[in-house]
Amino acid sequence: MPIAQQLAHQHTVELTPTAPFLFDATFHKPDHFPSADTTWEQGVRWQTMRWLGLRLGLVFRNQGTVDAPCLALEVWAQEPLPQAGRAAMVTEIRYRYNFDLDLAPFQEQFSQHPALGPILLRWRGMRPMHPGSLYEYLIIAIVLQNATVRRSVAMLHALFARYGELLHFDGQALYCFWTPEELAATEGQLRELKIGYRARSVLRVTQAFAAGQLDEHTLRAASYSEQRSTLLDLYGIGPASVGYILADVFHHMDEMAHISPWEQRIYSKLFFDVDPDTPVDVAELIAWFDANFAPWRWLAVHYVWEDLFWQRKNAPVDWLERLIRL
DNA sequence: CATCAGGGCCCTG
DNA sequence: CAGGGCCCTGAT
Repeated sequence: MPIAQQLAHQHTVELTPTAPFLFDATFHKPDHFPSADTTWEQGVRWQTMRWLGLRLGLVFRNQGTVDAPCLALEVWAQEPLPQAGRAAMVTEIRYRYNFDLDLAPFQEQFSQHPALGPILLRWRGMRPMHPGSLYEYLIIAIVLQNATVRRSVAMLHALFARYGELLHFDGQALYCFWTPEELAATEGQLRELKIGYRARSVLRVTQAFAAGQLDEHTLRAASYSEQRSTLLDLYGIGPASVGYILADVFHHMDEMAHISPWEQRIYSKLFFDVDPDTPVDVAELIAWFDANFAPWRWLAVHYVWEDLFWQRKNAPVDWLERLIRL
């Protein structure tokens, strides 16, 4: 069992994302399943982070506005961070949270768009991001596969409880991820966590990282097609998972190579207002996104999608409820 | 109770 | 390149 760690506050850094920056819609995605390494309330996000072998607790506090963004980042840890590591950590966080995304051309292209314009105005400054490492995203992608949300939550929690570590900081108790090197498990041991056939995927992906078969920072600098093929080479990682990763981790805002059946139904209703039970062909959907949203297909759909799920957070959206399996 | 499909992917033919 | 199988679970 993991040992709970009490972290002490180390220091606070000021962060300034590019404007416009919308704190809450960037730091909280109502469509994401709740995972025990993070929590959010308006203006604040708590997040654990595995970095340079350290287990960190991060607290982001909004101290700015959309047009003059400013965040205070509290770093909690057991040991003081070396001074040199601090700057590198800020660089890493800027990357992961997509703080340097230039939204101006996107805003300009779609501000007058009949459907997208008003949504863009409502969520101006929102951006996709992923707070964790590529490895950590892959684990999440694996537990998402072929499961209801409820079950994905249970699987990730079981993994955290067995291989992660519970960190206490700023009044929160959140799990921190394990590293590939730390997960010395057999397929059978993983199966005990009731993750089923995904045990093999978790194991093989973990081994690939531990063996140095791929490296996140190297991959960031690689071409889109190289990133895609490297990810697809991982056992248990297919087109659906890769699509999310290319957008959320590698920030490809025009990603739209794959649409899975459940998304196809929701897109059909959202963009064509047709019965989700007789959805628009995937090829037709992609062609339409091409014609209307390129070269920002992912980002445009992200805005519409998040807008929908924020609505749902406030009040159930009748047609949507049966299309998402909780 | 039994059956089935799921917020995919692998493997086979 | 189409289709069956896979861990489990909740829905029917």
